Formats: sequence, C-alpha cells, structure tokens
Amino acid sequence: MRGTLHAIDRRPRAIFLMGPTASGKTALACALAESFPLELVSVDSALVYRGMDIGTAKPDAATLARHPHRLVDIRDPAAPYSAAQFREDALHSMREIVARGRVPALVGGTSLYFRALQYGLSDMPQAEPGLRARLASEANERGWPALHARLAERDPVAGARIRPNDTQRIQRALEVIELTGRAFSAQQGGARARFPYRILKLALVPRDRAALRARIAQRFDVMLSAGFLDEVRALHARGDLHPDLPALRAVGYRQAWQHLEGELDAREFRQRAIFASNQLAKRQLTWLRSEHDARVLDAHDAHCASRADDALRLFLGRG
RNA sequence: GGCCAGGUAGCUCAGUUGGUAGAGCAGGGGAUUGAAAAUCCCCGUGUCGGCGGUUCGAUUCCGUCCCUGGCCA
Repeated sequence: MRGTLHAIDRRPRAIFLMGPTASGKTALACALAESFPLELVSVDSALVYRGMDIGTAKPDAATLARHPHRLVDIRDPAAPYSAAQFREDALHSMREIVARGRVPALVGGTSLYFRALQYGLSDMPQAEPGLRARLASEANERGWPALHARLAERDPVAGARIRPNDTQRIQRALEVIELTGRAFSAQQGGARARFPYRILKLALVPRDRAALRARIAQRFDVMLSAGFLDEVRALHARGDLHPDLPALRAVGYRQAWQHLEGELDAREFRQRAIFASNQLAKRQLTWLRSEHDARVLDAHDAHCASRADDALRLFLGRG
C-alpha cells in the first residue's frame, strides 16, 4: 500500500447483493437502483422459472416494470437450469449492461451461482439426462451403495469425499466419469481466470434468526392468501410436470404438490413449507459466513439502506 | 362429582421388570463445481406434572394433590 505503486484497476464495476430468503434484497436493490445507474440481474435458481411467481416471492409486475431484473422468467419449469448456464447468462447480461454505460447489480440468494460466476466452474461436461436416467434406474435395481462402490473404485478420491448417501453427487460424479473417461476429482479445481469485474459485495444478514423465521411464516401466509395454491394447481394441471423436476423441488412448491396429491393436509403443508424455508435461510447464511470480502449489512437495522447507499457512493466514486 | 386414559426434550411420543432416559420432527453448526429453493454430514441434561411415602437408590412402586382428554352423571 503505502509507498508502493499499484496498477489502476480498469475492470468495470459490479455490485453483488447477497442475502437469505426474506431478508429484503429486492426492496434494497430497487431502492439503490433509484439513486445509482444500476441494472439488476437476478441470482436465483427459482426465479428463472415462468409461472412460479407467488411461491418464489418474485418481484411483482409493477416492480419488474420499473426495475427490470434480468434472468427472471427465462425457463419453463419443465426445463432444468444450471449453475453453468447461469454463469454464461450472467456474464452476457453484465457485458450488455456495461456496454450501455451502466453498472450491473447481481441480486439474489443462490450462493452457488454467485460462486460459479465469480470463480468459474471447471471444464466438465454438462448434465446428460439420458445418462442420469440410466444411473437412476441402475440405482433402483442395485441400490446406491453399489454405485458408490463403483465410484470409489473408478475415482478413489471422489469416492472418499462423496458420502454414500449423497446420491445426487454420486450420480454427477459417475456421469462425468462416463462422459470423459477420466476421474471426476481430477477435473475439479484447477486454474481459474480472474473475474473481469471489480465488485462490491454486500451481504444482507438478518441479525435475529427468530425474527427472520417469523417473517418467513408471515410471508408464507401472505403467499397463501395471494393464491399460491392456485398457482401450483395450474402447474399441476399441465400434466407434463413431475415432482422430481428441479423447479418443483423448490421450497413451498414441493410441499404444495404433495398437498395437491393428497399426501399432506393443509396444516401440514403450511407447516412443512415454512420449515423448508427456514432451513433454506439457514443454509444460505452458512454460505454467507464464508464470504469474507463481503460488507455485512444488518437487514434489521433501520440504517441498513443508507449504509448500502454510502457503500455504493464510495465504490462508484460519485454522488 | 364418578370412572377411565394420559401428564417424559420446543412439538409428537417411546422407554426404564427401581440404578436419574431416547427417537422422529423442530432448532443449531458444517459441507457445497452443470439439479443448489437441490443433496449430504454432525449436534439431544430434560425439576421424566407437584408434594409426600417405601427403598441404599424413585422418572419407574404406593398415597395424595394439580392439569388435560374421553365416557358417565
């Protein structure tokens, strides 16, 4: 620092606004967009799906009209999205925004997407549905322990790292091994390119977990009275969707689907949906704790918005 | 008021032929590379309703009281 020359960072600036569900990210992002030349990019694995509005707490039409969010409503619920696709889409959006002389603000709660965006993903083949189906049916016949054993044999490192019960990761690792003929673990990590943006990371963290849970429950009841179940009924009525789709595993939708199928009564549905939401928030907070370069804002602090405002003013270097 | 069944972890409950107790759910912590709002791992001391009694020792047996539910009045 002192007395040393350092190169001027000419990378364009970008904002990351991260936070758990129900922490007030959207409201804060929209408020900041009123004062700064921002364009918003959603970082959320559920907001990408069309027709899933109420249960995902998607910003309403008026909000989206005033503050367009990129990467919202870009997929049909039948079509899976992925972290790799997100990275590509987000980088594309960011380039466009910068070309228009504005600052990209990435807002959302899907930490894996933030990580994939900033640090990149290893060069590995994408998911292949046919192969996954084959592995799943094999697991059905011979049991997952057999597949885990095969993984351990073909890739001892991954076999040791991936738990025998973690069927999803076993499946992915075997998929990559079959597609490439090489060990999965050998393809992870490696050199990663420098992220082409200077970023200001803001983490919206609610100080009081119990208050967050209360807010989640309250928000869920608002969703119910806003017609959440009708929304899921419409998806259910399509007939081509099923509960194993990533879209329908989303918090609230999974439980609503079970309710519509008669597996859960109304009370249990509500209860379990809220629990799932609380648990999601907890996992999101675990991710956030490892964001050591993030500026943490207390979501319950009355001055939260003005603190964010100050941070942006400094970062963007103007008033 | 009488009879019956219960009162054990935040909730639902199991259990101890008397040696102070354990599951599920909830909750907490963690992992996290093409499904990630997913998937997985770890974490259980609580006057065993109160008070007495029997006993070396009671959450467990006995008495009594309180509370809850059901049936009968």
